[in-house]
Amino acid sequence: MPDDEGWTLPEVAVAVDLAVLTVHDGALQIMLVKRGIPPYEGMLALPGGFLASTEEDLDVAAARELQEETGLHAKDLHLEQLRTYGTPGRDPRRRVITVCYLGFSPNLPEPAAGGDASEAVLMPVDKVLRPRATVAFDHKKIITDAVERARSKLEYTTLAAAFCGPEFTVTDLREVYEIVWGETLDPRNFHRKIMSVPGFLVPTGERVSRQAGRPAAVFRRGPATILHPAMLRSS
Amino acid sequence: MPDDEGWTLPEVAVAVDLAVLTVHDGALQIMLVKRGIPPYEGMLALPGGFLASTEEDLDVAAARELQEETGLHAKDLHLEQLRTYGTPGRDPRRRVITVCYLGFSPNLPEPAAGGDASEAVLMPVDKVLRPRATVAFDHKKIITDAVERARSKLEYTTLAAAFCGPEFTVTDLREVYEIVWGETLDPRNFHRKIMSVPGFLVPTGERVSRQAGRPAAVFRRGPATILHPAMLRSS
DNA sequence: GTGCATTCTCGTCAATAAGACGAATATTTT
DNA sequence: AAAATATTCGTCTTATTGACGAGAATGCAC
Repeated sequence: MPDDEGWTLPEVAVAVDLAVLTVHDGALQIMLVKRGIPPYEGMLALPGGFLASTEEDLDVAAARELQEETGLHAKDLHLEQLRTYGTPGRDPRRRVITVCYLGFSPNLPEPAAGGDASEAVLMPVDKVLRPRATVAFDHKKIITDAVERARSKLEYTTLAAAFCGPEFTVTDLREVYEIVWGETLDPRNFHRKIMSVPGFLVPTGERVSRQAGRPAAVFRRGPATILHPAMLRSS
Repeated sequence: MPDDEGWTLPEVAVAVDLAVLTVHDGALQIMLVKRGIPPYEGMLALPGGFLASTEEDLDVAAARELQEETGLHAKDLHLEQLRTYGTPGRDPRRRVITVCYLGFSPNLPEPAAGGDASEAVLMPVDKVLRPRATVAFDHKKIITDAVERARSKLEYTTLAAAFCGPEFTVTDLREVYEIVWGETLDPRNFHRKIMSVPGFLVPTGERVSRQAGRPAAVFRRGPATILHPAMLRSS
């Protein structure tokens, strides 16, 4: 009854947080920042913060916090809303609801830190999600949700390519799937499946040989966004 | 930089809205309420409202608003978070961000209105989403998202059963799919697919004959929540 | 009742997609 | 030059879907 007499707007702080995932060193990693102030001072947390003003859009706030805390630019990665977390007590200072964003970043834009973001680190999600590990607030739950969303999105969209640089090989893409899903895929069947999706990969005509073996064809992302039929995990 | 000197918490109002869908009269319908106060007075809008207090959880607020504005009880339907809408200017009074919930309701709990909810109506989504139709705020966009999410959820979950009563036939379930997706499905292939998912349907042992024709077996929802492999739309 | 339309259910066959894996190709490494 | 490695193409088998025939079990018209 927001318009009753005697009712006043509850003071709720609105924040945005970012769960930015990337594939690095053969592992799915997440961008975290070391908190410089209480609460949870010194602990690792998702980058994020409160809206800067009454007029700031949520997407803009997310992009701004990303830039401020990690040095990454929103235009260099895929960002989408994950979900909103608002359980009372999740921040000991006051009631906070946080609109959380999920980011897929290619490995390329350098290892994150540097620039403003002196305290940004990349950490394997396996490590962060271990039972003994701790992160600030309810961010462990958020990271769990983010990882599950990412795994699921690879099944029915072409977003795996968002983990790769602008040019990549079929093997690069397969490694993304293998690392994010934590299972190995048959290179031959994967190749066939990916190449059969119209508009997923656009050949550049070039080839690279990364180590030994036959050089791989180089591709760019095509216009396709969904995988139909989906590529399902075995589990 | 929420902890800088001279920075004050932006005053943002937090609301919850509900997009409750149901299958009724052979159409996918959504629960709307007629607004009794400005802005958009007299127009149709999603049920919802501001948090009642600083301590109210989002899920609780959603359940409360649902009850207050439509008479429905949260325990009688499936509710999940849809997404959060917060574009500045979406409410002319002040900055509002609204955490939106998606609901799947069986037809049974009576045709909605009655009780407190004198102004609750059920309306076909086709009608609401027509180009000429108008609803309050950005609710048309929210309804579009809700319908798309619902259509998509039927593909890879067993949530279609949430549109049915506690007991239903395979045909009841098929009609839910047909109405939500807006396409006809082969009864024989649908029957085979549904029955091949372990734990989707649990037979009650009973049979009903709704009109003419062979009586259909009656089922209850089983423990399964996901469809694997998924049942994909043709589009 | 008897015949007929109706609808649920089971079954068949072909088309499509996925899993398993052989093998040719084109490199780097030794 | 030979061996090792990785990419790509192709084959065979198996699982799943799409199209549809047909029997089973009912209500309804007469």
